[in-house]
Amino acid sequence: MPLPQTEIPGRLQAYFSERGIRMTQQRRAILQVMETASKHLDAAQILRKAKKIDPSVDRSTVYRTLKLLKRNGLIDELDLMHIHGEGHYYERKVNRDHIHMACLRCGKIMEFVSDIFENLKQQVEKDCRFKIMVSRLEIGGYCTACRAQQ
Amino acid sequence: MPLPQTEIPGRLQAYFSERGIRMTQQRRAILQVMETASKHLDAAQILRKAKKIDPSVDRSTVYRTLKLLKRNGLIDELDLMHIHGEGHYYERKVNRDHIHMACLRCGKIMEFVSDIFENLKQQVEKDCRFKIMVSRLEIGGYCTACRAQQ
DNA sequence: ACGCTTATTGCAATCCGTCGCATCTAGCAC
DNA sequence: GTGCTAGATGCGACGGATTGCAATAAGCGT
Repeated sequence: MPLPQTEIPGRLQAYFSERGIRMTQQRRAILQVMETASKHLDAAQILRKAKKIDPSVDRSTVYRTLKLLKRNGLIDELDLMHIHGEGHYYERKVNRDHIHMACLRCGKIMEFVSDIFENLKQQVEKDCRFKIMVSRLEIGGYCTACRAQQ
Repeated sequence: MPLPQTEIPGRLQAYFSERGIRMTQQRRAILQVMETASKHLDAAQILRKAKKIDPSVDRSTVYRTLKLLKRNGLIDELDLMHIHGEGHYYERKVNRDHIHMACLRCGKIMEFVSDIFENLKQQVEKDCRFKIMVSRLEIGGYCTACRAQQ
């Protein structure tokens, strides 16, 4: 029983079919959630939102799809230093890697883009002769507001 | 029923008693495991090794102790880019932060220390006015040997 | 449009990590 | 050494994430 086909960017369709990955209704629903998410969803939130689009989506399909997307570099997985428990968070991969900073006191998440980070990765690739596919820098500490109140 | 008291470094004894953290038999067993581990144990391995020293050690005590040690900056928690599944790994904290690189093909874990990493952290502290307490840079990619064989 | 093949799914069982609570014990005072 | 008390433990129960397997459906050839 076909559901209304939700709009998925052509680049993803192409990426999938090139390597024989099937575009199922469930994946389409999950992808739509990831594409339209403002930020940092955890698996439970993704499941809930995906079920609204296609109620048949199962928990295990969400986890399997997230793993697939992660393996293919289409999303990033974060744990935000486990400030809010052990869960993991997911966000669409953007062109430039960014650093995540989590305030250990107020829980706020900040992002930061840095040329030095790019330099560091280049150094690793060169000095270790290591081809970087994915990288993640997460920092825990205290934000400006919380430092003042300590 | 007292077990043979295993040797725990004085610095840890001092650190604990200063802040009213009790040195129990179970913690002593777990600490001994961490101190003598060559590297990167996961929770199940720590439990198994600790049980050999003190069979009464329970799973939840291991998790609680790891959390305690992490909170106090005595160990680092890694996920090594989830190459071997979702589990977490633990290692004794050493003075200088190091980068972990995980080969996505052979699974080998490499470490790297870099001044640029230190510079990057300084930049974050300055530009974001953020006090860093803990940081973790993990990289997934392909090591020299595996690059050659692709 | 129809069938075929195999990737993908849903379900149930399982595993891993956490939590509440009653019990125990480390560390201190005497 | 003995007793006291709060911190720590073990146990059982729970929720989140994973996995094996039979059933389903995507995508291709015709």
